[in-house]
Amino acid sequence: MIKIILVDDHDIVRAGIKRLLENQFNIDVIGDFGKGETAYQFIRDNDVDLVVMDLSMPGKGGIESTRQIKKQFPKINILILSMHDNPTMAKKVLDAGATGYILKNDIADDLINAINKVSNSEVVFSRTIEKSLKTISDSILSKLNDKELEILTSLAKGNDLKNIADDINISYKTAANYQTSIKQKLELKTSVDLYRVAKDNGLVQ
Amino acid sequence: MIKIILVDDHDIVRAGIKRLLENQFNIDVIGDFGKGETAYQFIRDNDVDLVVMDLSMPGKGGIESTRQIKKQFPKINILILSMHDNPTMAKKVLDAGATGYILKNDIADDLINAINKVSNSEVVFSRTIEKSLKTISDSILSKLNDKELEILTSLAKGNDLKNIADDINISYKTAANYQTSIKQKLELKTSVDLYRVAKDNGLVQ
DNA sequence: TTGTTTTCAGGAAAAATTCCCATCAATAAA
DNA sequence: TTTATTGATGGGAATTTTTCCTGAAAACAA
Repeated sequence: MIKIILVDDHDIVRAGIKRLLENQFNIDVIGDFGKGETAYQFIRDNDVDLVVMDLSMPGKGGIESTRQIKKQFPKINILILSMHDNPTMAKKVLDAGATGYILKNDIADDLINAINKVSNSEVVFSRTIEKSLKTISDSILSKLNDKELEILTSLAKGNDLKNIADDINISYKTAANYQTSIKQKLELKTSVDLYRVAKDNGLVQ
Repeated sequence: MIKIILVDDHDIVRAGIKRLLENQFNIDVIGDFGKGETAYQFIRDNDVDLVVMDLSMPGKGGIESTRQIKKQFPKINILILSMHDNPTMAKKVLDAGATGYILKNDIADDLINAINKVSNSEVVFSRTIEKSLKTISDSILSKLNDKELEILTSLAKGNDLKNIADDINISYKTAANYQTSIKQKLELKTSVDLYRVAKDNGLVQ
């Protein structure tokens, strides 16, 4: 019997997961919580095999909670349920110690399947995530050289190419060329994508 | 007896709502669907009192679906369930014809309460939304018209002008002109600034 | 030394953006 | 009803930005 707790700030989602799992003979949902902190307290006092956790929660989010739980209770496996198909997040989640990452719009069977696998410490990802994870490999930023990294950071801060070129003493043309090569190396299209990558990889904010 | 259908692309959420409603004697969930189009077909062929609909769905989103349903079946009341506490969206939802807008992390009682009220055509909002709706009038975004708001949101999501223009059926030139006017009205320069503003005002994430 | 890689930048073409203006439709005012 | 007025749309043309290609100079390695 896999003893599970649910951590998700949405009542509806918790109720939904419970319903989906209620006729699984080998799964027992022994608790559900609206935030990481209360879940953590429960874990300290009870025997829990697996935590199904939402990624984005108010207060301490899913990643931070995962890190905390794994640090104190390495044997507990954690399955992250996310709204969004975000490979960068998936990577962070893995680094924080989660064993699986699936999407809320994966169907019920996938959830049950994921729970069974994760409870055996098998790594599980949504198919869509798995696909995009390949392109992310390590930190994608390792593809960039120092100048490119510097320019990406500055762009993400909202500076425009002219000022950046002045700041680091290269010509505008060179700066523009670097911007192009950043986009190419990272396979990005828009400036917003640049910002997202910079943010997801901790270059800004 | 209130005959309800659910429209939400997440299996888990639909299951959750069903569970929360299953012991309400006056509520009957007579169908649930993953997207607006199939829900619409069901509505045409069946007697439906109330639609509980997710705001963000792939394909035709909650707003467009709301507009369509209200146009053909004005008597059906629509309750929007949203992930995010976004007053701008709430406003658009009302304009599209929805009668209520509550958040997925509102507790079960609120959902049931909202369903009962909305089925009597009473307008219902989450308390948090209601609060922020007051402040929206002086949000800088009020300087933008609907199209501009739509385009800003889409830009901030990383879409490029060509796709946006296609999506909302205007020419590329018009979309570009809107982008320019957004920047002017909001006194912004770079795309990153656009993203920042969109994010700060709850249009994305 | 000689070849190779890296950094920087210009030219030219392509694409995106801006600014200005025209059209059409809806609306308000006379 | 007729006439302004306003708002949404998108084209034209100039400008700016971006891309792609190329080459020079510097740094580095063999």
